[in-house]
Amino acid sequence: MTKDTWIGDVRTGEHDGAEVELKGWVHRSRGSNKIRFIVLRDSTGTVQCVIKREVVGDETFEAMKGALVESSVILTGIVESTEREHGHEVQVTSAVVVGPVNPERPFPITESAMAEAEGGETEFLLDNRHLYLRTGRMTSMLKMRSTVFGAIHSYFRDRDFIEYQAPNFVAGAVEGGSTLFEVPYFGRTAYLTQSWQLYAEAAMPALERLYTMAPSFRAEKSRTRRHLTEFWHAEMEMAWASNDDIMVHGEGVVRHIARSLLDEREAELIEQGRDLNLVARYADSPYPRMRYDEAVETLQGMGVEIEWGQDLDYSKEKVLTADFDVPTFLTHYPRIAKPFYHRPDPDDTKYVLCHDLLAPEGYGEIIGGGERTWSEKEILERIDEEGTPRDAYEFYIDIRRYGGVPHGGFGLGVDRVCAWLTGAEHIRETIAFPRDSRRVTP
RNA sequence: GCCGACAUAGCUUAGUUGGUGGAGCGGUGGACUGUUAAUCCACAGGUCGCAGGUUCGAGUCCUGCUGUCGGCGCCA
Repeated sequence: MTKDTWIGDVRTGEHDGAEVELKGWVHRSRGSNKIRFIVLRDSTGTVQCVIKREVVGDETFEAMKGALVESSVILTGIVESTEREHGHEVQVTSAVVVGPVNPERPFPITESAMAEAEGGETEFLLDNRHLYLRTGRMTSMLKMRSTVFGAIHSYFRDRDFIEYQAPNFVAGAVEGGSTLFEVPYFGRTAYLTQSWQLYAEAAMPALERLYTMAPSFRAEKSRTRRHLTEFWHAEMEMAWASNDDIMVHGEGVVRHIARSLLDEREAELIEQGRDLNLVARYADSPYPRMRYDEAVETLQGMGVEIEWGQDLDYSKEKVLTADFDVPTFLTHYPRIAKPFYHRPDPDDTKYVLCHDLLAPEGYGEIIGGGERTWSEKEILERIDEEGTPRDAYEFYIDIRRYGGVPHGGFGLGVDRVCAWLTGAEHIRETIAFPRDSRRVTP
């Protein structure tokens, strides 16, 4: 039961004049008593198939008439090049319904359900996500997502990074601690990981250049177009590297993703209404860097109320990035605004050697990273300064006790990058089954 | 944790100062030999989210609850 003819190839004219067997799903169906038009869909596209009663006979004709939207069918026929709007049609000679659709429960995702949902994110469509996946909008989004994942793997593998996996059950926090999901663990409490970073640092002296793509979990009740509770995190860690060295790869991987989308998914980008010139600009332009102090001054100059030492929340990021036309790195945040693992700048220890990459068009932070506090003396200082108990981080401190070296890394929000580059209205559009604080189904 | 909206048929929705809920899509039956969201005729389909209250009378007004959506903080 294999399949060897794809609708995408029919559409390019590859099978013109030949007999083909097409396996797929009824996308639309219309017609009269003598002729029926079935727009057939498979994973590669749609094509109109013409079924005539006088050709296929009464029994097949009636069966096809009863094949409702999303019935699975096998159609055999001759591919014909035509002047009509589809370019290529299939003149059907025989047809069979494989999986019928019960008229008492017709396919619920109708034109009207799609029409009003610009971003495709109505409650109804979210409840019926398992069926919504097969619509054109989700299909092309999932293909672009696949390209993004592939691009991240190829970027790092082409540069001799080793893919390395960390556990998803963990004992402690990376960031803060308030956003951990608790999981019962044989009478104890475990947590779902928020980041691969601490485990990556443990492997850094072994592998030196490593990366991963894995889910991270954050129990934030965030209700925004940028947040999921389960999101895909692309992270890298690199030995013998400074903040600047890390940023080079952050810029590199993001530009490589944008370029890959243009090369592999131009049709899908256009289908989603994305301006290709914008994506090309993100692929081709260097990303500027701005120190935190400069960002604060800029904001103060714009009349925004902000004091030195405050972290930049989204309302401020949004004002700041409104005029940016390419992603921009913000570097050198005040030490008091960042967690202990960020290394203080030896030139001025009020700051830490870190960076955030802010995407334009209001998509917010897509990368957070920097140089790690790497000597035993400094890490103990910073842990104490935060008032964090040392014993929770013994293994992390150990890494510094045995041949610590300068190193760093970053984490990239893959779903956020998908949303931004495809121009999605909401991060939920970029993942098959989105998880947020109010939704774990379907 | 905080702020703001919304809930009517499978879907998208109309519903006026409170007076027995309409339409389009989808479904079913019929007509039609080239349709493009096909068209035309007919039919079926509703505990107006739930629970109270006001009223002669509530989809409509009030209270509570539930669910959903949008946003803030936090972050990728």
